[in-house]
Amino acid sequence: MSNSGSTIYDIAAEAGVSITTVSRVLRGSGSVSAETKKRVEAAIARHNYHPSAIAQGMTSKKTYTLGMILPKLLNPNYAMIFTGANDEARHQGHLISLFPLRSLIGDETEAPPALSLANRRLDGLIVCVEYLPPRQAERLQKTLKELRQYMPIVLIGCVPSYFKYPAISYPMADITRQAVSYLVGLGHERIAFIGGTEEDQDENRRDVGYLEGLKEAQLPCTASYRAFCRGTAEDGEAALEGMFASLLPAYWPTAVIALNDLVAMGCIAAARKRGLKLPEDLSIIGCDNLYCAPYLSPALTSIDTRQQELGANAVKLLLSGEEKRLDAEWEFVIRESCGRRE
Amino acid sequence: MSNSGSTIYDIAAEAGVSITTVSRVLRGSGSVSAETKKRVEAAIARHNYHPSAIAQGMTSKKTYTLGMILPKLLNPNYAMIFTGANDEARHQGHLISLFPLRSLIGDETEAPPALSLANRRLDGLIVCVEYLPPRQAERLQKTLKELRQYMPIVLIGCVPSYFKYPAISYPMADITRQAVSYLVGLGHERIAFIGGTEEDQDENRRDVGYLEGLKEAQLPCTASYRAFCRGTAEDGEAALEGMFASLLPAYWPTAVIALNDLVAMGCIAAARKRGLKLPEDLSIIGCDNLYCAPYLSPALTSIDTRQQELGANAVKLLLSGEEKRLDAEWEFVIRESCGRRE
DNA sequence: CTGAAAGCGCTTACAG
DNA sequence: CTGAAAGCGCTTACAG
Repeated sequence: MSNSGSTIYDIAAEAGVSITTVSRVLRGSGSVSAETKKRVEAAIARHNYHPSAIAQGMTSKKTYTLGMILPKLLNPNYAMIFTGANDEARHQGHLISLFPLRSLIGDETEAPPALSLANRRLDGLIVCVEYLPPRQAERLQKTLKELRQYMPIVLIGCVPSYFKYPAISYPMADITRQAVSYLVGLGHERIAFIGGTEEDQDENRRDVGYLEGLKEAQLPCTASYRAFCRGTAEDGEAALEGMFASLLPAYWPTAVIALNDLVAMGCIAAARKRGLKLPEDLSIIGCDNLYCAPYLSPALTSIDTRQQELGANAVKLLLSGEEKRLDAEWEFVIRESCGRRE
Repeated sequence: MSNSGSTIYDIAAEAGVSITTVSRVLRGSGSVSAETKKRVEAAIARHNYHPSAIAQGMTSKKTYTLGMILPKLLNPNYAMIFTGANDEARHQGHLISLFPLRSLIGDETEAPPALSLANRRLDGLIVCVEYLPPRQAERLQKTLKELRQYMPIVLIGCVPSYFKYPAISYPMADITRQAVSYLVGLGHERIAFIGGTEEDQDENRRDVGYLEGLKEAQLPCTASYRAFCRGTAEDGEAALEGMFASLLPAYWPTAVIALNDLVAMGCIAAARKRGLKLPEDLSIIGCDNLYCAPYLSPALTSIDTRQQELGANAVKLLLSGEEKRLDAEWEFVIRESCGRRE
């Protein structure tokens, strides 16, 4: 039989009961006599009937769908966040839909209604925040404030403290400060830094931690050891090569702290092209601990940011309704890309 | 004002018109006098009203949501497929929801209704097919047949020819045959193969192409040069180490064709641990051309499977309604991991 | 235990 | 150009 378009009416008719009764056996709520229940179930099976989650949502005001906003999925880290979140969401009975950042800070009127965050009646929203220039941060604040009337929101990533939302945030400044300190302990004095952006207002930035680390070690802070990029391997290669090109070899950095593993990979390539030996001539620290980090040569020392866990925890926090702000877990993973310096 | 729960009734009341009229200006259909239109738009703006895509879908029978089934998103390739598909879908006004493979071949009754494929009233479904053991393939066939009554379906990946659906499929047998032939041209005679599974019934399998390639070159086919794994780097390392352990060094393969780049990375690690020089002692070919392939040492020769493009094309095919079967694009990317053998 | 009715927030003929 | 009414497929008080 397996009629495609069966509705609750078809089942009711077939079983000789009201749709109310069908609804009851569907949700196992209310009481139904064993015998009617059997008849209804038989009809459901015969029709291969599947109640429309849409119609159900229409009444229950729930879509069982969570929204998620990621800067870009192309970066494998974000795929990890999404995977972790998606698994946990499914576990708790929800689906996740991805929305682009511009649906939050861009002009949403251009998007068809079916794609608009506000129209989708989401049950919640997870936003991965990265360093944003002040103007964008402002627009984000505004949209978030509007959206929060409709649905719970959780922020993840590097969340500036002026966002007053439940959040799970990496203490990036502190992490970076510790990275500097690790390199200092290895004897390095010319430590370069390739970060994301300097524009954000918040204090919890990599470059802030970098500067702090330098200060702690009473090392001078040279502008030529600092660079910024968008975070791809190509960017990283260009950034480090830029330093090489602008400095006499005697002043080249002996260590570099990279925004992420992608950038670190680019640094490895740049160093190789300059004939440097790794890690003897240059130490490199990445971030994110991509699955390929142990397979690079030298195997990359990195920071495991447990992004899959972050995604899962974001969903848990969102669905729990709690209003707390948490630090994201992370951990240094020492491999072979950092060497001792005499 | 920005009332959160505004409905079309609120707007109608505010503008002093019927909901029909509001609906008309919302969709820009039917004719509305310039003056009423203005009034309605003002009310919409004042209420910050966003029509519910759910309710709209209720009438239009459309959810503007596509389903996608990927074996596992953790493998970065799948993230690429998803990204490509998601972008194209959005471009065409749709969202994509990810479902696990078990919602197709497993017991769906365990899943809450909101997560069931059949209940979600999707506008279409993309299924990424991998080698499946016969029993699973059978169940997949059955579920697909049922689902197809409700929504268009497109299959992607390595789609066995007995699936009669619109599809975009990699000619894996042929690709692998060409890989063998490339290595033979380089002078290799002991070519190993680490594949996914041998269980599938279809002819379009890597191992079939591998055997064909060997035959073409009149090379013997030794069971000890063939291994199978699930596709992670650890698997690859274990598989190749297994060959080393079971063979006298004089019989070690001089080249290996890996299921994918992850497995290839594992092979590099295994070879290094055995003290082999790459590519002098061992040539390696991966598959997928992961973003890190050029940064491995040796830079990995691989097959670019353009997975992002695949995802986008799958959406295009699905939404076009065409019933055709296409070959997926691919391309050899020669780098440094394959050496000439005398 | 069971059913009639109202309602969820829209769209779409059908009249006027 | 505009509106009343029916309908999309469910759920949930409210009666019985």
